[in-house]
Amino acid sequence: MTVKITDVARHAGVSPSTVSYALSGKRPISAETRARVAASIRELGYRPHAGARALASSKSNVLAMVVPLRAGIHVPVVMGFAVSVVTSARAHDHDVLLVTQEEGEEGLRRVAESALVDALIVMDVQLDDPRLPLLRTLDRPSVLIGFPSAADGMTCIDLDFRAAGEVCVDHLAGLGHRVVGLIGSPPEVYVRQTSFAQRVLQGFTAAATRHGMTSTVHPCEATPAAAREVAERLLREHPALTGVVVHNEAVLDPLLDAFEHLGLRIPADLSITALCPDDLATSLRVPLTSIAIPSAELGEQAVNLLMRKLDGAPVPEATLLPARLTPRASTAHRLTG
Amino acid sequence: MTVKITDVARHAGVSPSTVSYALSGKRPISAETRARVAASIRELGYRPHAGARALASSKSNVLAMVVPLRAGIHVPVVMGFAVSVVTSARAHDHDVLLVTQEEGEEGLRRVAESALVDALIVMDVQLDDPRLPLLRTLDRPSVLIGFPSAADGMTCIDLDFRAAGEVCVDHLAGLGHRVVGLIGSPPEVYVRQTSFAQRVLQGFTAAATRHGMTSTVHPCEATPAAAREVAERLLREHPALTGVVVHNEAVLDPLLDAFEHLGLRIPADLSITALCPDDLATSLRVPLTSIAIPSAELGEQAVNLLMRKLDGAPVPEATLLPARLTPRASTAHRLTG
DNA sequence: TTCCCCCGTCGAAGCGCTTCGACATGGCCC
DNA sequence: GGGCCATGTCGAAGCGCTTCGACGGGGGAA
Repeated sequence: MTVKITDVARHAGVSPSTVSYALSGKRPISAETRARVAASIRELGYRPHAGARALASSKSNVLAMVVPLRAGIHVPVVMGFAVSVVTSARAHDHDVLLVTQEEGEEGLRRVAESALVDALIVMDVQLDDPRLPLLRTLDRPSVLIGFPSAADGMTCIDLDFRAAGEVCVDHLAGLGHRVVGLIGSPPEVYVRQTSFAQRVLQGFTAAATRHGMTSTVHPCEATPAAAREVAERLLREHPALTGVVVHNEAVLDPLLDAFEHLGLRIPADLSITALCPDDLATSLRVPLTSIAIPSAELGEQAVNLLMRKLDGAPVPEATLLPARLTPRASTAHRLTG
Repeated sequence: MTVKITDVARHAGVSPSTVSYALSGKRPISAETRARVAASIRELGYRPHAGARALASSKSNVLAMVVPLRAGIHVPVVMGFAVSVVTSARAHDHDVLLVTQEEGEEGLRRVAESALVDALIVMDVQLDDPRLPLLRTLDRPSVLIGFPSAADGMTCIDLDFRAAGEVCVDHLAGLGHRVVGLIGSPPEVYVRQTSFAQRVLQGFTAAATRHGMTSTVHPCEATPAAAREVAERLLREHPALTGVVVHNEAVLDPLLDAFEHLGLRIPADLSITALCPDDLATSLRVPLTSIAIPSAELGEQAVNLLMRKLDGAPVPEATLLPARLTPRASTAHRLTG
């Protein structure tokens, strides 16, 4: 059959425990022995049996990642995050098990209690998420992507969406704009109380109020048709509008299109800032001033937090990645007069 | 600590092996005993330890799924497929481990040889895929999404992309069109020899030849700018063009936009058929005549094939899902004269 | 009635690894 | 020079489950 640790031990002329220690480094092993063991491993093509390891050590070296598949979330962002989680986990010698949101709390319970995974990463957290109480009772560490309303005792990380909303408005205010609109996520995202959407909204509104600006908010379905409609309505209802913040990756191009059709030049007549991945912002007809959604960094940091928790180290309860605005060609000073 | 099988056995007044058999059904257990065991399990909240199970049975009940993260693949399709794989796997009491393409052959070898997974699903297969020889040597079953050039001994499944290309052209031919164009995937996809792109192209060309049509082919980057440029060039170089097949989900809306700008009405002046997910086809300004990319069905069938292989049952080497064209508003008879 | 076989259950032997205590060796300190 | 500690290695005991062989009892066939 396949080669096991006793085969390696025999081949290297040491005991199985020595091989194990040489592999894990949990006890000092002489350089010489270590080299001999390494050679035997290579020669025999030895690969520790994951199940045996998990059983003996009560560590599976597997992380669970719960991915959302619901309406209104931007798929590439999720995918980017997922890939970054897997890559980071691998850097820590861990693998990643994919769990769908659909499986709900039972899915989390299953993979955690069967010791299939050592820890969990949960995305798309809602303000009042039903999985929270469960996660508290599981004795496995977890990290949430997003902030629920009662996050005490949980470890949460996310882009600082509130700041993102503010920074966009600040930027527009600095350019002299006085009437601004927020084109947001699809309505169901707000209804669901997914926290990131709410927080952008709060930041947007707060900053607009602070600057004494006139502001308006429009959720928008993730279809080109909806985008055109929202653009039209926005301008009809607010003819003085000169600045727009878009928090909806899926409709950026259709929106630019629609504004163009409506006779507006960007940025001459209308300034636009967006919350979206950088590669999207730079691939449109007008390079957009934007705040990047750092899914890669988010995934990496989430994994780092989890590893620290697995090591028993203390971690901050809340981690907010700073909202960094990159000025591009879609924003300009308001034409006065 | 956590409750284990001996606890359940004691509580139910049976031996551990009886509990195991009651759970697995591998030996007959009286209905009465089974009920008693079930009650004890529920009462104690017992959950078998995955590692122990894997060690004892040499089955982990985990599938590996290799997802591509490369340029030119349409992310929502991959995501839909992934979700469907996880869901189907769960229906067969299996979990799914996410492996990135980036890890390459070593990743496959690792999860397979460490017995972390029982079987593998590999997406984005190239014509001459370096992972093939490896997969042949691994003693774990696998299913490929896509067809390599030498697929003997492998189990492959995919949409019948060649037929898809043909069906689109047949449809246009039936409507009287004589000059047709294919707007394809980004150039790197062809360079990489990803098989699906090639096969669409073959089908397209073969059908056009068969119908005696004039045809032209243009790869297209997945950006709105590229879409506009391709649309322009297409019409400039082939003024008589009246039918277009688009195999590039990312640029559908920009293309419609570009054709409109160029003064073409769809379908009056130009008929368009697409290969894309149904929800995309129906959410654009003009509902597109399209061939759906059935990622959900693909995922489900891939898992079914894998399960059959794990059971030692024979499976077909090649499975082609039929290309079904749904006529919508983007195609019409060519205006003659 | 006797033999056999099948049904339902048990006990014990692993699966391949980690980890703990023990032990041998060789400085180093006093 | 004897005691100690640090270093390097070994042996054995599990980790929690599955599975194989065995066994008792009851029913059908002869």
